Amino acid sequence: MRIALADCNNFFVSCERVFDPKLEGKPVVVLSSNDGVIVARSNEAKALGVPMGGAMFEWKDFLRTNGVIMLSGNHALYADMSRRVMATLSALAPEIEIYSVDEAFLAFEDDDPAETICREMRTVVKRRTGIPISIGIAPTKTLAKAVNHLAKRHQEFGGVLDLEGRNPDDILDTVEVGEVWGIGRQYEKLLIGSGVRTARAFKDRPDDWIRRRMGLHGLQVAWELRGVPCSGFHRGEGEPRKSVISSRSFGRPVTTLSALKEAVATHAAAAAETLREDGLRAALLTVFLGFKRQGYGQGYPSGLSVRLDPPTNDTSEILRAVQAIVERIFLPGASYRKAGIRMAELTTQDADQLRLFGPSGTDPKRRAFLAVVDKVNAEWGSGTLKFAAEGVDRAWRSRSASRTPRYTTDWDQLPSVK
DNA sequence: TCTGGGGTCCTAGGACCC
DNA sequence: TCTGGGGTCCTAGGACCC
Repeated sequence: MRIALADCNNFFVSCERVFDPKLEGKPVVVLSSNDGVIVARSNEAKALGVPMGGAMFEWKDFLRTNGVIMLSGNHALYADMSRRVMATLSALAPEIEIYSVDEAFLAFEDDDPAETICREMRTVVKRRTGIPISIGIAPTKTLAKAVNHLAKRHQEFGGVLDLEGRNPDDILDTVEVGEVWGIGRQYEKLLIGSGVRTARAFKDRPDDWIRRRMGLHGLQVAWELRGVPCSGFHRGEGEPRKSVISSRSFGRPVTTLSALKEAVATHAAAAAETLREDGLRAALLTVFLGFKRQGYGQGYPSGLSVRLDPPTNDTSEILRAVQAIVERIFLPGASYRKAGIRMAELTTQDADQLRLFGPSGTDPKRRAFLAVVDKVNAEWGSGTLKFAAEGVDRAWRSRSASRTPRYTTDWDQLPSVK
């Protein structure tokens, strides 16, 4: 089997460009929520030296002086564009594993004309969705990732690079060790400190040397670079999810219990909706609050978990649990900068256990009620129906100063053709 | 003064059991 | 003063990914 990695180029920026061609050829960045950090850059912005993850309070002036266009993240748009890209890839590839919003692994048999198919895919995806992609082909996922980087970086490959027929060592000599999939900042530092600078030097280290410093995971990365598959191919969407998180930092510091409760309730409602969408219930709920970086409250416990028995996805039940937790962990006088909730130990709805005592699962009336809420929100926009606990005024909401319209997911925001 | 949000997996250490 | 060996389960923390 051979693996291809198809990866959208500068995905968020490319999505924006589909609907606003004026952005073409210009330096553009897309920002995180609260317009806090840079999460996507066009090639022109990369060329100016703007880093991924750069903090806006440091970069704003530079971006302005250099005429870089700044956009707040429009994730409804990106999710919809992602669906279109993945649907197109699925139609053309024999097997697909969707890995992230902008990447998919494709599996080919050894005698498939992989490179030809991939070049065709690249053309069709661009034509149907407007999104440019690059593809790397190799015997393992980690190698496909590395080859994909090179396909993206070097024009002459035309966006598709197949490792077959090339000497892997020559390729891996040109890949810095920190660029390897699975080697992050900490391990990069450790490896460079030991004189290991390239992907090739890393994979040529003895197994026990790697194992001792980087555990099982590091060993797997090395083996994959040597061409031995260790990560498996998961058809479709991959593994079922194990947790749902909803969290956000506040637009301004929050100091009151009531605002905190509203914010956490909003996350609870969002997380519960995701659970229902995926047909899941949660048995473990964690609420966490974040203090300002420095200041009163450091070291004070800011999170607390409770079990939900029986497991549930009912917003009202979750809200009750959540409100009690917030009251318990609230520290009067502290300044909070973020809040969130995590639902874990997920089970599928139909795996509901019959219980000896007490109610088993959500009763049919509640279920019907929640289905109506979800349906209305799906049709009329999320937030059309809200629970009272989520609040009305919501001064704590995060900032998103320059979000582009939801061109493809909201009837009122469709692009108009003049 | 200001630094995202949503995920996964592994490891180490403590509590507990026989 | 000496102080086993083999398990399991849980949690916290750290590492990684996009």
